[in-house]
Formats: sequence, structure tokens, C-alpha cells
Amino acid sequence: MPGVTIKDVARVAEVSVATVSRALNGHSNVVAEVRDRVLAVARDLRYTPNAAARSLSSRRTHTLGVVLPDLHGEFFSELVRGVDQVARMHGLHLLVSSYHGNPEEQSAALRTMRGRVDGLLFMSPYLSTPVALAADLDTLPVVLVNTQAVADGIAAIGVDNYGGSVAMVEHLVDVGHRRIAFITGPEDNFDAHERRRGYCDALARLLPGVDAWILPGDFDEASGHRAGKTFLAAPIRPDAVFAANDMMALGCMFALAHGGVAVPDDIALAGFDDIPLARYVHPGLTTMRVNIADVGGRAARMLLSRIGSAPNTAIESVVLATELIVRESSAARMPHRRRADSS
Amino acid sequence: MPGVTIKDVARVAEVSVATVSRALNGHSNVVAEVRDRVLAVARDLRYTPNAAARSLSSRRTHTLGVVLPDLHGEFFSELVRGVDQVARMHGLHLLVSSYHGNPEEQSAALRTMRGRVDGLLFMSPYLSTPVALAADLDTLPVVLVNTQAVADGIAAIGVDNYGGSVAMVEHLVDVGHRRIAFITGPEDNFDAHERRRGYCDALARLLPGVDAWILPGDFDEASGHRAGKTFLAAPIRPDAVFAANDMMALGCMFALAHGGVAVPDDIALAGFDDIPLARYVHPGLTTMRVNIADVGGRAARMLLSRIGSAPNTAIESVVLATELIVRESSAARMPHRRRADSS
DNA sequence: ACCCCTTATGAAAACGTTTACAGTCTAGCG
DNA sequence: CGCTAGACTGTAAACGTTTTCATAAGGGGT
Repeated sequence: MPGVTIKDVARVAEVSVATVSRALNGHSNVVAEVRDRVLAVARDLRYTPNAAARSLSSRRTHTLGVVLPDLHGEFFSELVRGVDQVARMHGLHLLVSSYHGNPEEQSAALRTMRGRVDGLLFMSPYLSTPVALAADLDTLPVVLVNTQAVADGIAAIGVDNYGGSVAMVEHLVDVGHRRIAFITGPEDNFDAHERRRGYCDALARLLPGVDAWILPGDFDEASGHRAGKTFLAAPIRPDAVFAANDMMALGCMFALAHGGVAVPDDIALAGFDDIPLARYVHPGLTTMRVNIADVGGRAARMLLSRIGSAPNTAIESVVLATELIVRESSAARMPHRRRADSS
Repeated sequence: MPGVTIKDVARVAEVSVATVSRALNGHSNVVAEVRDRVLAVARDLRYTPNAAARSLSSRRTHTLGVVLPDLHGEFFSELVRGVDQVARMHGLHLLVSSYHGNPEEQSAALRTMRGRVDGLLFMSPYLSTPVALAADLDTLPVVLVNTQAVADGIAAIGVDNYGGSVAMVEHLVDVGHRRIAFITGPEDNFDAHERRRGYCDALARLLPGVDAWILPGDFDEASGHRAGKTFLAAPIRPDAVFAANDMMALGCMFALAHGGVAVPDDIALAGFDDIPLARYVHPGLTTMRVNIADVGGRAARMLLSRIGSAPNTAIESVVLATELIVRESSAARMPHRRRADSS
């Protein structure tokens, strides 16, 4: 019963398979009466075209591949949601795959996608993305997502981590903080690296005398919590803590609250990402909004345009701006005392 | 260049395509010397089998389909993670699809999966899952995930929402609460319905005189926040609030904190799901742990066994137990005063 | 020495579509 | 009235694999 083919439809509708194919695909050169008959028969027989046969013949799979480092948390689900939205708008399917942080699986994941997808969205958050990938990539339309440019001539889309980070430090300095600590992300992570670089550069530029103060982190609540406890135990505490992402900022916030330190009165706090929860904690978390779903959506659109057009179309590289969201956690140290250090 | 086929390999290796196919698929009946030669040529040519052709011929796609209501939040990403884990263990791909809460798209999503996947994981959280689906489902190995049984003879896996909810009410009563309010989930949601039913039944059984107190909710932080504000404004406040999921519990917690009400001293709080954040908020949130990734993993394994075996294998229906996680948000009203109402 | 059985290989037939090409018919034109 | 252009429709050749069947070559057993 799983096997009602185009031939069955053709036989019942008393036409050739070619006509059935044409009718089903909406080609113009089939007379209305016949088309309706074919369509009716197809419906009655509950006919579904065999996707494999169709892509073998037409060399199109109507599927987009998404290769990700892992399938964890908010980031992933938002990204896929954005991609899915535009994919479904174009009647495309989504084949997702993760290489559990295993670099050699990156290449394997890419390889097995070939022939299954019309194009690929690829994300590798690692600083050390192997250049060997370039060879695998040029065989298929690809858009890199939040990934260090691996070679010329490959479209890429990402978030302005560096600029966002600079802007956040500017904000913290602006409202009067001087001793600004930073909770960084994983060592080998590209986003974390950029955000840290922004922190360092902005700090050096705005507060020349002040040393950077950087604590390790892993982008999860636990490491933020640990950092918070470190601050509690420190002989001199920071004025403000800037965490490389919201999860760590929240972990830190809970640790501080637990330790009886008031946010923002004793220590101001800022994160990065603007996850939904950031607005609901108390105090609300100041953060840099990154619209991940938008990244996914745009990435998908870029990919679609690459698939549709000739391969030598100008490749675009997009960097999305972030948006500073000021909430209570970074309230001004003293009302209206802006740039206090310059007085 | 995208087109190095099995024929090219055969020509270069000076064997027939049949032999190449056998060598590549590890069939035993090909002599070692030839196999090695073929493998070497395939590697040199960077040959990748065309997936479409392969599945057309072998009637296997090596792909699992996952059809979900939407691609939002923790639940979705955990589920997919669990599925992906066992899928990749078996060398299978994942085709994901969502019908944005649109019931008629459910059927369409299922339809377009046919021929693209070897089996399907289907989830519909709606109470009113159309029975029409049954017809679409029997054409393919399917496992229902957290979905109301739609017809006999279909494997299903779900979480014991009812039992978990009962256990939570038992716990709250146990530690001394009597006026227990409930923030429910979306009207048409199956999980929400079961959890609410558990609340009502347990309440009626344990505290016969006490009326149920139910506030609407939508499973998101915002509605929890609204419920919290309602409690703040109520003439008589509850002893304890049981939210149908953690997101709402957290929203409620933040609203209460904002209103100067202490948790658990003034009002105890409990959620459902045990999302990662539940342990990091202050006070830690008492909740029912639901291992979604485990649900996904098991569902995938069930599906695999259905795919592998004859169609008339005994169908199993699994209900996973939840686990009560007691944290500070539901601390005992008075130490050591258990079953206070019976004295 | 012969026969049969096993083992390795090749030839060719699926698998279910799409699509180029070749028909057939109708209608309009000279 | 014959011819031709145009509009439909059918035939058959791809598409790239897997797999059945046939063939050939060795290898024991008698």
C-alpha cells in the first residue's frame, strides 16, 4: 500500500505518465479537462510523488541543510526557527545535523549532506575552523553562519559581536562605572573571542588607566554562578560585571543575590543576547539584543538567492548590528552623573 | 564538478558499477584487492553516492522525520537533541518540520514527508488532534510524541503529566499548604489539560473542603507574570502557587518578588519541567523534572525498532515518570509540621 | 577426467520521476 | 481543399543506484 505511483494515476486517469507529471506540476500545456481529471484521480488514490525519484530526475531536493555544532539551547532553536520560517515559505524542507563539537565530524556531516540538499547553512563557532573545509564547501551553495570566514568567495552572515561589546562597555562607562569585570566564553569560541576583544579594546580606549579583569566562563549558567561567587569572595569587588552572554549574567546575578549583594546598587550587571528571560528577572537584565531568528532567516534567504542564481553571483557578507537594551541591572551609579571621570 | 558518479569510479578502477556498489557497501563477496582499489579510487575522485538515486533504488532514505507544532524554546531543542543523538548513532539524518499551529498543515507536513523519510516522529499538543490524521499515519512507521492517542495500533510515548501533577499537589499539601492556586496552560493543550486534571483530582482527594483556584496561562513567562500580579492584588492570597510549567512559575516568581512578597515564606511556588534555570533562580524552584531529551531518545529508538521489524510487531506505548525536585521555593511552612490539618 | 558447487564479477533490469522529442489532431489560411 | 502552425499528448530516454541473474573460473570430490 505504500506504493501508488504515477503510473497508477496515469492508468486510472487514462493518460500517459508524462501528462500526469505535467498536470501535477502545473505546466500550462495540458488542457483543463484532462488536468482536472488527473488531479481528481491523484487525490482519490492519495498519490504522493516519490521524493527520491523526483530529485533524481530533476536534480533538486527541495531541502536545505543546516549543519550545527550542537543542538543545545535557545540559540539553536531560534536559529532553526528563523531558517524554517523562510524555508517553509518557499516549500523547502530542513535537514538538520550536528557534529558534537567534533571537528572531523564537521567534514563528514558536510559530505553526507551532498545530494540530499540544494544548499547548506553551516555554522562553526570555533576559532580553529579547519581550512580543509573549504574543499568540501565549494561543491554546493553554502552560507556560513556566525562563523569565521574560512575562505574567500563564500557567503557569510554573522552578528557584530565586537561592535556590540564595545557599545556595552561604552554604556557601562557612560553610567559611571570604572572597575568593569568581564566573564568570557569558551576559549576556542569565535563569538566569545570577538566579544572579549571588544571589551578589551573599549576598556583600553575609554579608561586608559584601568586594567582589564577577565574571568573564565563557558556560556552556561553554572560558570556565571561560579564567577559570581568569585566576585563575592574578592577583596575588591567590581563596579560592574559584563558577561559575554545572558546565561552567564543570570547565573552571576543569582549568585550575587544569594550572597546579599544588590544589583545594580552594589554591582551593575550586563549580558549579551537578550534571551527572553532577561526581561523577566529582577532586576531586569541590561543586554545586547541579538536577533538570532533574524540571522537564521536572512541566512536562509541568502542561501536561496545563491541557489537560484548563477554560481558566480557576487557573494555578499552580512554583519548584523546588535541593539543595546538598557534595563534596571545597569542603572546609573548616580543619577545624571554622566562622564563623571572627566570632571 | 558536482557529478562524479559510480560509473566514473567503475571506469577508473576498471571494474563494473556493480562491483563498485558492492565494494562501497561492504558486501563480503568482493575480493580484498579489488575492494581496496575501488575504495582508493572513490576517495581520490571524492566520490559521494547520490542519495536520491540510492534511496530510489533501495527504498531506504536513512532519514527520520520529526513533525512538531512549532520550533520554539527549550522543549523543542531538547527533544530534537535527544532524537538526534540516537539518530546519528545509527547513521540517520533528521528532517524537521513544523506546522505553525495550523491543524490543516499537520496533514500536509505529514504528506510531504512521505518518501523522504523511513519513519516519523509526530507531535501534536492539541486536545483536538483531528482523527483524519490516522489515515495519513498508517502509511509509514510512526511514533507519537506527547500526543493524545489518535487511534489504536499506533506507538506512542509521553510523559506522565497527570501523575506528576498529583505528586506535586501531594508535596505541597505535605509541607503544610492548603490554599493552593494553579496557573494552567493553553486551553487546547494536551499536557496542560492533564496537569490541570491532576491538580483538580489531587486537591479534591486531599483537601475535600478546599475549592480549586485556577488562573489562565499560556506556558510563557508573561502569563506567569500576569498571574503573579493577580495574586498580589487578591484580597486573600494563596499559600502556594503551582504553575503548569516552569516558565510561568518563574514569571510569577519575578512578579511576586517585584511586589515585595517573599517566596516561599509568604507564598510557596512550584513549577513543572525542571528547565535548567529553575535551579539557578533564587529561591531555587521546586518542580517536576521531565527529561525531554530522554523522551526524544526513546521515541527515536521506538521508531527504529518499528522500522526494522515487521509491521505487525506489538506496538508499545510508553509513559515516562516524572521526578519531584524539591528546592527552596516550596520549603515547609513550619518545620516538622507535617499533615498539620489532621491534628 | 568429469561434474558440481562455490566464489567473484559483469550485464541488465528495476526504482519513479521529469523532459526532450515525436507524433496527432484541429483550425485557420491561402 | 490541402497545408501548416500550433496545441496537446504519448513514447522513451535519461537520472545514479542497488540487486537479480547469468557467466566464468577455479577446486574438490568421485
